[in-house]
Amino acid sequence: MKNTLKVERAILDLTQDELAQRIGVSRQTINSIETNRYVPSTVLSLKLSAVFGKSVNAIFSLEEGD
Amino acid sequence: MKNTLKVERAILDLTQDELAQRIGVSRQTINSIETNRYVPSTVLSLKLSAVFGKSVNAIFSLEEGD
DNA sequence: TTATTTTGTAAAGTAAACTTTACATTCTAA
DNA sequence: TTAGAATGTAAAGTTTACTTTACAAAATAA
Repeated sequence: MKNTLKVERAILDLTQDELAQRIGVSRQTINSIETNRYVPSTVLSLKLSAVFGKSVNAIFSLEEGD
Repeated sequence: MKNTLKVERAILDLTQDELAQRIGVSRQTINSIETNRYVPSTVLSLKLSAVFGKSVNAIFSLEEGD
């Protein structure tokens, strides 16, 4: 699964740490999602969706092998 | 987090088992999501989104306490 | 360049997703 | 009413999300 977190974060000019705080997770969690080290829960992706004002489907998308 | 799985499943006339097979998870996984016993991964919710032809945000939504 | 901020990643621990097996209950069809 | 299908749930095991702590590398600002 790929994601556009880095771009969305740039649009809002947020650091990984600032985004993490807004959502209530650790900075490493954001970093790990951004670098595809793990897949977030749906609750987490809905929170990211809310922060960025975009749908989960606009932020995350399936890839070969998912 | 709440979800509309039961309704979407009814629209497509799918059993929990049939839905599970389409997505590649166990029947218990679908049942557990439907009965709010756990939160699916974003990969799983994207697959449900694809099967139902609706956005993740249309199927899942945050509640108080999420 | 030097200091500071941001990012990447690792390790160890906890919590939760997801599996298989299994069984009881509920629903539906004959 | 009886049989079979669908659903709910539980237990035990595996995998993975997510935490905290910690440190190095990269980017940015002075």
